[in-house]
Amino acid sequence: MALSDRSGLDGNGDRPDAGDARLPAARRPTIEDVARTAGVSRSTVSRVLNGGRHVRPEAISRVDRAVSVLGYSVNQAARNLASGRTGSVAFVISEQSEHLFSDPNFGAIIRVFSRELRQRDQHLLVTTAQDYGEETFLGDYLTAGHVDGALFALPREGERLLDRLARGSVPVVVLGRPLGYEHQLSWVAIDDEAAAFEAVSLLRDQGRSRIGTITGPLNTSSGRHRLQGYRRAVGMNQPQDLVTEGDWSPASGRAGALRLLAGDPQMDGLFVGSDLMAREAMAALKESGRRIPEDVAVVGFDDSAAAVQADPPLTTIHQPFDLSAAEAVRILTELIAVPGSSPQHVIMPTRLVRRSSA
Amino acid sequence: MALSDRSGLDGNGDRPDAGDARLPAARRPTIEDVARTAGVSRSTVSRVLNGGRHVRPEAISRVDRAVSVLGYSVNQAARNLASGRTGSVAFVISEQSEHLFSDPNFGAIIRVFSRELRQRDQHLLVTTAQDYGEETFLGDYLTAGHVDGALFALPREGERLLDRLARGSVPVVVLGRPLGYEHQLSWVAIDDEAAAFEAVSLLRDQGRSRIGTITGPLNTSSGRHRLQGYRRAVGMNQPQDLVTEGDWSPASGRAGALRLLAGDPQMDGLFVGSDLMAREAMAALKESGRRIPEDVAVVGFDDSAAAVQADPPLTTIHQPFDLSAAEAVRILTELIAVPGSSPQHVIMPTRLVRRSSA
DNA sequence: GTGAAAGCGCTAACAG
DNA sequence: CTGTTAGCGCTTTCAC
Repeated sequence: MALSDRSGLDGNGDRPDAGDARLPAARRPTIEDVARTAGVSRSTVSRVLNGGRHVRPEAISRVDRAVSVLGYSVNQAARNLASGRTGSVAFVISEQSEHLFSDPNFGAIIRVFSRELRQRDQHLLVTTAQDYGEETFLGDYLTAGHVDGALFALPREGERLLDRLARGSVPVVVLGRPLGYEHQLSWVAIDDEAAAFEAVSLLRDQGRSRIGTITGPLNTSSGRHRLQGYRRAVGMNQPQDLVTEGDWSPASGRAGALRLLAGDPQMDGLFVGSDLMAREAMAALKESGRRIPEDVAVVGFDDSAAAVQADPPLTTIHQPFDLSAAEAVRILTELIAVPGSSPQHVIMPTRLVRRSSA
Repeated sequence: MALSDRSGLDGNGDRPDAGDARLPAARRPTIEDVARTAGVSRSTVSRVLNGGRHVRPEAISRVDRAVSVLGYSVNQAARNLASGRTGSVAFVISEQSEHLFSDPNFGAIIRVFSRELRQRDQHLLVTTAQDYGEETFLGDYLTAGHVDGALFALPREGERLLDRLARGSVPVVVLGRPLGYEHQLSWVAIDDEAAAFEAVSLLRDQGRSRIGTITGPLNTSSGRHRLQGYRRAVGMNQPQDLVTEGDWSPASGRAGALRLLAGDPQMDGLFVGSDLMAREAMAALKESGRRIPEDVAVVGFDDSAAAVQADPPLTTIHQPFDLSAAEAVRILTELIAVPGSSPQHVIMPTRLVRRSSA
């Protein structure tokens, strides 16, 4: 129904050509209208609309003028139909990546995706699957040619949809390292292992000798690789194993700190897999009578807003989520443009940000 | 790689039908293919695809079979072009509503929008505007017929985009009360004033006589109306004004509590505009030596995850964000279907959830 | 109930 | 550099 009532009043919607005096009331101008008022052909208008290559400057400006006079705006559907592209990219949120909704970085990611895509005249379609059935449906949808490509963020191991996409034919770029699909898919990530190593080394350099860690979920590359970096940095000479797994949630940070403290009351250093967990871990530490950084020095990860607000302000690893997201879009655009291209992998730089907690 | 290599190896992926020997390699099956293999006309297939009205049952099943055999899936662009609808709805995030990205309810909202829309065969297009220029651009975009309708969440007063949409012709539904546009736009909200009244009444009924409040931003309807409910409940006989404005952020909850305490060390009750602020406010209260609820009873708002995790667990007002979002989509669908329809306003129910903080 | 036919508005060869 | 000419795949009258 929507647009159909345009032709309601005077019984007409289209009036193919010129000559005609009174034009139908409210009809969205078409490329034809622009062509007519600019005095050129449809093709020329189309060329201008698509970059203006191979068009005389004067023609370009005439078209531009006509466009603004008429308030013309391209009809996506028509363009898509004719060009064979859909003009949109899916942001895939699978059943298993539902945790994204509570991830503090989600906002930043979606914001950057949206912005970058618009600059390339692409739309961001958010697709969610809330159970297995929907996930199958979503898989069909994505591979059925409804979108030009897909963006996947912060996957966990064994992501079913990823498996499907890896085999499929839709260009996909993953933000974060897709465990198990590193070779088949494109991704942009950071060197978690090295960053964690740097963080823990700071603690060691300060003379801390009983350094614990609260990891992220070990079914994510971030969780796993940061733990590896920690292990490499503490080496073999720790009195005991001071590792406990968290799930990114603040609550798990608190619980983890308590567990670690119970295991070794002498713990004097702590590396936490995310700022959010670190903040609660610090709260637990303080409640247990530890001064920070005097008794226990703490380093977080992400350099999120929580790091600055924390008490004391948190020393952490800065991670360029916005740049990474932009890079992911850049790669996806390339994959879409050049069908044959092979997967691209990009490692973004991180850096240690010193504040007062260590 | 993408779509092109389907024709790579043996040159085929789908095999539209019998009869014809070698068909063009990899081509998405069209409605025409379905018609041929089902032995009916395109029109009939189209009818089946769109609900199957006025089609003989047998024809329906033949078409269905052909569809699944061929793995047919409708080409949105073609459908949109022919039908005049776009098949997508925008989730508008204006420059001024960027706060959404850090709103803990954002995830829930987007998730429900996406799910409900899909059930109606509509897509969720996320549109963001990060500065004034982009906002103008977005306004043009939305009113240019690129989407069938728009969803707006948790607006603040003076939202420029809302102003534009209110005048425009695109169906719009707002989640939350759009201050200043209550009459022109459709919205679904809760009765903030009544809910706040109920919360504060609980405090009064417990004998608290010096009840303070940390409000949400007063340029939002939630902030403002909850304050009104608070005022009505405390009445005229409070010793002094115990009101301070927060901005939904945890930090502002802490700061607010401290300000209130400084103004009246005897404060024995506190109503906070959101759970997140309430949690930090409680932390500040405890650090200032108050026991909760003995010395100060606290009530929050939202019934978010933070309420349960808080220490002590927070008594709060439950707000059905998911149902509201679903309702918003329902209304939007209606507005899209019936162009002329006038704005709809829905108030969703809330309820007080008692835990230990009051 | 069903088919034929006419577009929807645009892009993309292909001539010139 | 520019115009002509075919469609892209689907919905939708309009007859039958």
